[in-house]
Amino acid sequence: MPAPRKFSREQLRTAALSLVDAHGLAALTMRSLAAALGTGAMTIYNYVDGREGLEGLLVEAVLADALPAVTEHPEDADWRIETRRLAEANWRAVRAHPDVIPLILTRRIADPASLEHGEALLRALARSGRRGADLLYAFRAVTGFVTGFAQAELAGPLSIAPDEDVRAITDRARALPAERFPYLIEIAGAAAASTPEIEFHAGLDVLIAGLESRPSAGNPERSAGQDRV
Amino acid sequence: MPAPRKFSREQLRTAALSLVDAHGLAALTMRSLAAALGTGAMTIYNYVDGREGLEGLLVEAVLADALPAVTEHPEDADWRIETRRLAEANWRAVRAHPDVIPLILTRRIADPASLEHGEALLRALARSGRRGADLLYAFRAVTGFVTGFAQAELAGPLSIAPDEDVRAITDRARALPAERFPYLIEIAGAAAASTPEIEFHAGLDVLIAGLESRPSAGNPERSAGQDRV
DNA sequence: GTCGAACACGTACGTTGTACGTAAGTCAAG
DNA sequence: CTTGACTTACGTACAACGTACGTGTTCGAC
Repeated sequence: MPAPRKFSREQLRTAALSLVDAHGLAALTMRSLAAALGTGAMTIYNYVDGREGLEGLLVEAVLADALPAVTEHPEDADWRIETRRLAEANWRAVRAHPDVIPLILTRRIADPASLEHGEALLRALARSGRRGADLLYAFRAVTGFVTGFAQAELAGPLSIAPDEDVRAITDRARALPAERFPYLIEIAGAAAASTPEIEFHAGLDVLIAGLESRPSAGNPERSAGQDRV
Repeated sequence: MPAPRKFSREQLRTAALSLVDAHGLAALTMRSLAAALGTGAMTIYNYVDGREGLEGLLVEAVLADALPAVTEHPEDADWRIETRRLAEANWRAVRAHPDVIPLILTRRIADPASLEHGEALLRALARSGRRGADLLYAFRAVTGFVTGFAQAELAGPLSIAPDEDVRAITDRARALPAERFPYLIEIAGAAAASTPEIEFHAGLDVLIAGLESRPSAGNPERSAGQDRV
């Protein structure tokens, strides 16, 4: 009995995402999205629950790529490798659409893809011998680091705006009083010579080393006992 | 030759902050803030560079409390203790005004208080024997975890809305298909029985353990060699 | 053909940030 | 005390936003 729909939610999603990727988050309005689809503004409301719902759709679209490609037997891999794989896939997916990051950071997320990703991460962490509260702590530490790192790249003290150059980091550092902020200036130099990929990898190294050194606050590690790298 | 100002930036700051704390971020508009101050909307523009500047003022106000109280000789303390002290002070300050967190997460921060906090954290981390790139990685790991944890409490999968109860966590978990998300359900139970303070502390434990186990990727630790707790 | 439900979408309203203009206030100079 | 230059206060007005509401259209079912 229904009239056929002119669009699908998929179409809305991709149209909205490409609009944001091309011209920033501010360029996404009900009217602009409708114009991009060649229709009237109020039509959007037939597919999405207002502006809130539209932004939720965007977040889902970005996070849908957070799960790494399934390999043959991912469950057999070392939990450190699997943890790193999941964390990096999540980070990469978020980073692919920088203009959506503010939404990802502020909106409550409970879409299937994110739940799937969380469960996969927990499966990996559980194989380090953790259960219950210890598993929770490990989960919080890893996910906290991933989102926090993405946030830092977007708006942290050493971040660079989309229209800026890498040189902006050292330029800003040079503007600081050298006698008050010697270390900030030092790591600004290191940041300019580094890349986000290296820093993310190194940060994960620290985190995983911490997880290795305290397998479960009492329970010995049970999985294949390859020692610290 | 100027006319005397009716207000100070401090007054704006506190008025805006109390408005947001009381009625949420959406309640802060140019008109509502002006009404709270007993003046016209356009007067605000004499103190602040538009809406953007007003939000920056809010962020500064919250982050101004991020530096822990100065003790007599904080520089003598163990770097682990000092790192934890700074991370917790930052987290506490952010958590004190939950409605401002979305702004803190999305706005680029470069105010003096934050720089001071960053430099203090770097001073602490440097005493673990790190320099240059390794110091940067450690800095990124700690700050990333702190902001990421704050974000997770605001909008993460296990977070609770301001009007919700602790029971909401387990309620949501119970709504999940138990055979697909066993671990998520498990840590939801642990989260309901835990507190953010405990989880933050435990996460920092993991991170600091990781920092201990890899002092500097080559350089031995130089400070007072109290071993792992 | 007729009916009813789902959809498309134009119109209109309240709210927002803010450009602009004007009036009022203050100090330095005469 | 008067004048002039300049800063501040703030009312008005406008563009842009999200969206409630109403109307017209299009389809499947009978």
